[in-house]
Amino acid sequence: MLRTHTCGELTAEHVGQEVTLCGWVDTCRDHSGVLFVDLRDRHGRTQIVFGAEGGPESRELARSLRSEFVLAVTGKVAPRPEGTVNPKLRTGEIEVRVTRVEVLNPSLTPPFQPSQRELPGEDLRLKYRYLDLRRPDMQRTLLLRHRMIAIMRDYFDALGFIDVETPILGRSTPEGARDYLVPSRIQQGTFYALPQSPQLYKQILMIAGYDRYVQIARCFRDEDLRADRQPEFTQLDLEMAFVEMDDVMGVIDGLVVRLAKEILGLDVKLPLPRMTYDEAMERFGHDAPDLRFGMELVDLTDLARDCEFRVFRDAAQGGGRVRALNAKGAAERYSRKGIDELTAFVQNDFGAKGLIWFKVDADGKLASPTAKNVAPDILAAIGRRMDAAPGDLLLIVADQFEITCKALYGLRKRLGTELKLFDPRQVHFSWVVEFPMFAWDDEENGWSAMHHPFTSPRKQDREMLKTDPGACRAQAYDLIVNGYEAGGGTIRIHNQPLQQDVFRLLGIDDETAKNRFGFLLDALQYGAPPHGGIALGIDRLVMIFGGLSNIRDCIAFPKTQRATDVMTGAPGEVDAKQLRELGIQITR
RNA sequence: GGGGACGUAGCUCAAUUGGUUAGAGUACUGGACUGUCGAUCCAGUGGUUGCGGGUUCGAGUCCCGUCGUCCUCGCCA
Repeated sequence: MLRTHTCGELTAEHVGQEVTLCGWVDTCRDHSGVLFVDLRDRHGRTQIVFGAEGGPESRELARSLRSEFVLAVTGKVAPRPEGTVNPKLRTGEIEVRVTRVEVLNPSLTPPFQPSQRELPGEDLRLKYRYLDLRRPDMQRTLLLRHRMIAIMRDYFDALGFIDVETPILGRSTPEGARDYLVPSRIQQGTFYALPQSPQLYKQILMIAGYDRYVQIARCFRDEDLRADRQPEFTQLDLEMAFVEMDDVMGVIDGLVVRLAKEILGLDVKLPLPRMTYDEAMERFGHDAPDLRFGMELVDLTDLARDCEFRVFRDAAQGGGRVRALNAKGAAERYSRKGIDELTAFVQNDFGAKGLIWFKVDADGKLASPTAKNVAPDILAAIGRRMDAAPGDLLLIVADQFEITCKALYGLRKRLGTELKLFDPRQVHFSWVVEFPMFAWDDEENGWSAMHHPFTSPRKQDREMLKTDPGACRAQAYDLIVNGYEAGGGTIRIHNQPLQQDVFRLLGIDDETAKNRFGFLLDALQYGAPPHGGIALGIDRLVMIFGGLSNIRDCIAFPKTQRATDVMTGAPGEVDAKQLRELGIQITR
């Protein structure tokens, strides 16, 4: 080792020892006769002093030191003189009086300094990611990520789970997200697909008898990016045989309790709150509601049905819904212009026809330009149902059910943030269960799987597969944290005829099924045990636990929104020779 | 694919809404200083205002296109 200690560990008890530290020059403070350098590594910072001890040569050398030079310094640990202790530094009680210094490597002047206050633009941070990763914030996050993964590995090992690796080069499957494809050289014209998840492999492992599987698995989905979505991401993937929903959820409950305790010092009470998909859509308009605050949706459809106000009546009588939320005490906060912005928001982002609003005046009456169109008794009834109090702002959307969900979910999320309705440090866990098996796809004019095609319906819903697929509920469960879907799982289908029925319902004919999933259909006939599992999004969990609003900040080398890596330049062009070997011609 | 924000010195930002020579902090360079720790003080270097076109007597500012970063809708079994 080139060093005896790290830059974060020397304290008063080391005084008198001769030590050697290695690290980067964080800052220099030159006082002519004495020169201070803060030496930084990922463990901390230590003040090193170039004074009389090192002689004039080392002081001369010290004068030439610049930001981010890499040094090895040797000297005695000394207590800092009276009054110069730095309480902000873990090593602030001591300093190292340098007797020997070696520049292990100089540095160009960095485009930004890891210790600088203002965060540089993200493109620059990503281009010089090695400098960005030197920042203590990034180091804290990556350490957090490491600790969370270490806890997961330990937890599942103790429960008897076996870590099995599954292929990255797989085959493309229909449905789901767009695949990342890898061309085959040996069989030109054919392609591997990078896994969207190890779903089928882990089911095969259950059939193979490895009744508790776990993997930290990299997954790939070629879809557009978001603040909480990367094209390649990491899942904690697990599967269990001979289980029911509660068994899988119970395992995750235990993990959540442990992570919350060990990482955040929080005592999470079990059982976690649990609601059905239908309930979540009714109360919050979304299947991953943020339960850190209330402001639940209120249904006004029955009141609107016979209302003379056409916007209400048309929606209610036309099969749509009239739903609302009450932003308590927010009437002052949103001016006419502010409400116009909210209106434009629900129109542009969610396709709502409009936004109806009332401010509750001092008498408790609903006031707005719309009020004259609605009979006073209905206004009063709306006010009662919405628990309206003076100063409240009532926001109402009259539209198709799906639109009211999206628009009011969007409003609730936005207002929750703008009105600071929750403590951003809070972490709230819950389950949403019993998702529909299928969603009607207008484009495809058919049913599509809400979760994935291997999801088992509830036992009591099996008959409805043929009669009313839309009413079928799945043995599915999503872990929700602060309004993010942190994970999702299901009990899988383990018998072949049922699997085939579901494929048919999804419009996957027998031949296609055999072609794409033949191995699974075969395997199901060789003694497949009942099984189920779940996958948690590790990046998202780290993001939430780290109090970050952006998934890139908890990934060492993330992609930009256009799915590029600005440091390496990926994706990049390849040689003509490589393309020839693959039998690929660029037509663009 | 749609909507929006941003792009000015190495970095973070400003520029009185179209008006003289584009500024500040920081970084950088040189100097001063024996106890600093966001060191301080003095001096200095540093600009294709992302790129291309247009309008105008005049464009960082307005218009069109384009590139890039971010947010978002669609998309994400």
